[in-house]
Amino acid sequence: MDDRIRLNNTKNNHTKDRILDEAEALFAVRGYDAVSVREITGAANCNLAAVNYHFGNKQNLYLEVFRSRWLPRAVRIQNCFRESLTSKGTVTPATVVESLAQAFIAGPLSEEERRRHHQLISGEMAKPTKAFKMIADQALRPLFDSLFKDLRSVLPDDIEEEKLSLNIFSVFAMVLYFNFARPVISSFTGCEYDAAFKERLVDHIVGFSINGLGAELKETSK
Amino acid sequence: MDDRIRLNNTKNNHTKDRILDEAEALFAVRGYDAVSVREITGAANCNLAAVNYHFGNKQNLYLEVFRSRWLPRAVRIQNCFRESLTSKGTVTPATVVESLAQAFIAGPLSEEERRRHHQLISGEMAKPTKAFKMIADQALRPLFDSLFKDLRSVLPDDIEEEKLSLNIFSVFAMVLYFNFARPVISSFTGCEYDAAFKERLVDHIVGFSINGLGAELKETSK
DNA sequence: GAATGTTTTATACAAACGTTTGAAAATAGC
DNA sequence: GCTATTTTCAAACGTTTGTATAAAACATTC
Repeated sequence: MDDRIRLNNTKNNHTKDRILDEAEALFAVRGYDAVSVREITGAANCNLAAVNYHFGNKQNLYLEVFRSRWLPRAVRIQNCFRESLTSKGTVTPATVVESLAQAFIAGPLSEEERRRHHQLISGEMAKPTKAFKMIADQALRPLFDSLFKDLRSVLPDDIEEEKLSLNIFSVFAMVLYFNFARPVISSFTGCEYDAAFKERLVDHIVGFSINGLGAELKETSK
Repeated sequence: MDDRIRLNNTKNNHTKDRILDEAEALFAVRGYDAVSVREITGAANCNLAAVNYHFGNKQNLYLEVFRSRWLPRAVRIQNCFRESLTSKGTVTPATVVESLAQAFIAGPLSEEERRRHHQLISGEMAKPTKAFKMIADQALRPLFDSLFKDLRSVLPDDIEEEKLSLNIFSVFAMVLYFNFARPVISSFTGCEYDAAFKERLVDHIVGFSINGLGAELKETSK
C-alpha cells in the first residue's frame, strides 16, 4: 500500500522515507544532476534499486521531495506567518512585513531545514523544473494572493495592482536574499547567522520596507 | 600562444571563442552538470577534443567562462553605473539607487546577455563553485565597497556599518530578484519585461528604497 | 618546399550513470 | 505454518560521461 500507517514519528525506519530525507539533503546542497542515485541510496543505507522500486525513477524522487518534504514546510512557514499576524491584533503594513520576515528568517524551521528549504527553492527559481509549477501553484501563489489581500486592505484604495505586486515582490526579494545569499552576507558583514543577527535582520527588513533609506535620512535632517 | 591578436571583432571564428560562447549559453540555462562536453563542442561546431586541448578540462572551461565572459560584463555594468551616477551631478541615496537599478535592469547588456549574466551568478550564489571566489573578489566586493563609500558620504555619519551594509544588500536583493525571478514576476503580474516595464521597475526600486511602503501610506494620509 | 609548431580530427578508454532483472528475504494475511 | 505479497538484494544492462592519444591537417618560418 502507498498510504502507510505511521505508528511512531520518532524514528524514520522506512526505506522510502530515509531515501526522501537523504535525497533532499543532497539535492539541496549540490543540485539534481550532481547527485547520483548511488549516492542517495548509499546515504540512505539501502540498495541501489530501491529508488526505482519506490519512486519509479530519479526524476520522480526529486518531485516527491518537493511534494512530501518541501511543501509541508512551506505550509508550516505560512501558518507561522498567519498566527504571528493575528496575534499582533492589528493588520498594518508593518505587522504584515514583520510577521512575514520573522516566519521566513526566524520561523518554525530548524536552521538545517531552513537552509535546505531555501536552497531548494533557489535552485528551482534559477532553473525551474517540473517541481516549480507545483510549488508555485500550491505555495507561492496562495501566499502571494493572501499578502495581496492583506496589504490592499491597509494601503490606500487607489494603489495600482502592479505597484502593490511590486511592493510584495520587494519584501520577498529581501526575505529570500537574506536567506539564500547567507555566505555572501556573512562574508561581507562578518556576521554569523545567530539568533541576535536574525532579529536585527527582521528589524532591518521591516524598517527598510516601511521607511526605506528615508528613515536613515530623517534621523539627522535638520 | 595564449594571447592571440584579434584582427577583427566582427566575427568569432576561433574555436576557443566559439566554445566559450556556446558553453556560457548552455551553462547559464542548464547548469554545469547538466551540460556535456559533447553538447558544447557540438554547438560550437568543433571536435570533442577541442575542450581539453584549449582548456585542459571541463571545469577549467567553466571557470574561463566566468573569467573571460562574465567578469567583463560585470565591469561594463559597473562602468554604466558610475557614468550614470556622475552624469546626474549630485550623489544622493536616490541617485545612487537609481543609477544602480538602471545599470542592472536596463543597462548596457542586451536582453540575452542580461539573462545569461544573472542566471550564471544566481547559480553561483545558490551553489558556489570555485568560480564564486573569483567573481566575489573581482566584481562583487569592489562594487559593494564603492557603494558603501558613496552611501556613507550622503547618509548620516552616525549610521552603523552593519545597518549601511544591510541597506546595500536590500537594494541588491531587489535588483537581483527582479532579474533572476523574471518568470515568477511575469507570471504573477502578467507583465512582459519590455522597456516600459523595466522603467517602471527601476522607478519602483528607487521609490521603495527611499521611502519604502511609507510613500504609499503618506499619499492619502490626511 | 622542407621543417616546425599549432590546431583539428577520429577513435578509444575506463568510469559512472540511470535503470532493469530475477531471485532471495522479509512481512502480512489467514 | 503455509501462502501470497511486499521489499530488498546483487548483478548486470546499455548509455553516456570526461578525458587521452596519436595521426592528420593546417599554418608559419626559414
